[in-house]
Amino acid sequence: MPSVEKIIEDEISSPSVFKEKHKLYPEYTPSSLPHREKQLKQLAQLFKSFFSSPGEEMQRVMLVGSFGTGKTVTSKLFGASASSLASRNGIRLKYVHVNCYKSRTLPQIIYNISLDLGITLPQRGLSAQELMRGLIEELERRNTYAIVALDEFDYFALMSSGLNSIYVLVRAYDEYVNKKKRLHFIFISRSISTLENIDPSSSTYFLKNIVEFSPYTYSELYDILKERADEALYPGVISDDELKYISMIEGYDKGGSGSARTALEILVRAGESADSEKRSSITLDDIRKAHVIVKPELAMLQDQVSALDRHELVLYLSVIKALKGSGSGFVRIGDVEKIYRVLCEAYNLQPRRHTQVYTHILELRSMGFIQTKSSGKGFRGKSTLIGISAAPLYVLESKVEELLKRE
DNA sequence: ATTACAGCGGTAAAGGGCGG
DNA sequence: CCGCCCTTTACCGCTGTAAT
Repeated sequence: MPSVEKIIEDEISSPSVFKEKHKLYPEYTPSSLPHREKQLKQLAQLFKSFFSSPGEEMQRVMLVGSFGTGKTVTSKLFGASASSLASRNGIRLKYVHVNCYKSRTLPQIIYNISLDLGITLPQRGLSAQELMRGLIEELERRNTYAIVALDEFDYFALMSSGLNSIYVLVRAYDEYVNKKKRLHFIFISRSISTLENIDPSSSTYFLKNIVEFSPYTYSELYDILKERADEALYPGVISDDELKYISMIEGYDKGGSGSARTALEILVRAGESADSEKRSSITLDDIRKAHVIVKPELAMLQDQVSALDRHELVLYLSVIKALKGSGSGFVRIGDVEKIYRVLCEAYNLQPRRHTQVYTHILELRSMGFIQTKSSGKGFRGKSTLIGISAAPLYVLESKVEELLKRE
């Protein structure tokens, strides 16, 4: 029986197929972006007037495309290049990326923008308009411009008062008519239809400058995977045929989701599978195994789940457990709350009371984690029934528990 | 110090729909 | 049609910050 230390040591020092694993993670921003030249060009064109006459007008651009089509990464890369280009021209331009899942209210968003810009605004006590005024004046004082990307924008727009709030952002300069327009916006959204549904009249306001991101095809995915695999894996770990196989699985023209995110995750899991069996290369079986685990819907949830705080995670876990226990497709909100109380104890949390539980449930719903419907016959009184359609419960459960353990 | 005001979370009353 | 029971919401108190 080897010592614990020995076991851990062996595991850590065992060889890996990964040279730089992090380069396969969704949050990694690669230096080049295959098959997104058109979108970058469009973005550049829309911001052209900024470079010729900064501050003259406020730019508003909307990036639209389904999950894993490179919206976020394109935006970040554009922002980075734009600001370095600007600084070469003697303009101070900063790029700020805000995730609307994490910053759910307007004041939070403004606060986070200013935080990223190195501006300290109070978190409390000030209204959104006042925060906005503070931000604008500070930009003015520093002679700085900013491109603000609002990621997962459809979620923000869906929230009650979301659309009204947007005007606070976008019309902020109405009261500074002769000041330079220092704030510019990139809205990132999964689809335009959600925005159109909310408020058709004001949607035209956002839908003027649209850059579309189409799902990746088989050959496009191959190019992306090839490039990333070269950076992240040791040479010879994976063959072209195997990369093509993954591309085939996910390629939009081959009936896949067209998501680079999912394709990359399959690559990561396949690599992990090879590692765990101490093989120095990835086999087709590794990929098949990985494919079973990595479902597009799950990969989509992955980054959203990480935006949840502990209480929301525990509550989500409660929903999962309640559903597992009931065996039926739906459970009542009250049952979920009971389980939530128990789970809080297990995770050493002071349980939130009913109001908070309720609002968190609403939030989980608007983020798409759960679905709700009103109870019909067979229930006494009115009750909200909660269901999860995203993925198999046991997979979700292990994923959420893993996240909770990470503290 | 005092006022004013926003977020957060809780309490309790109001609302809503079905069984009896 | 009543009463029940869970959901939903109105409102309150507490805390933290800026302006006065």
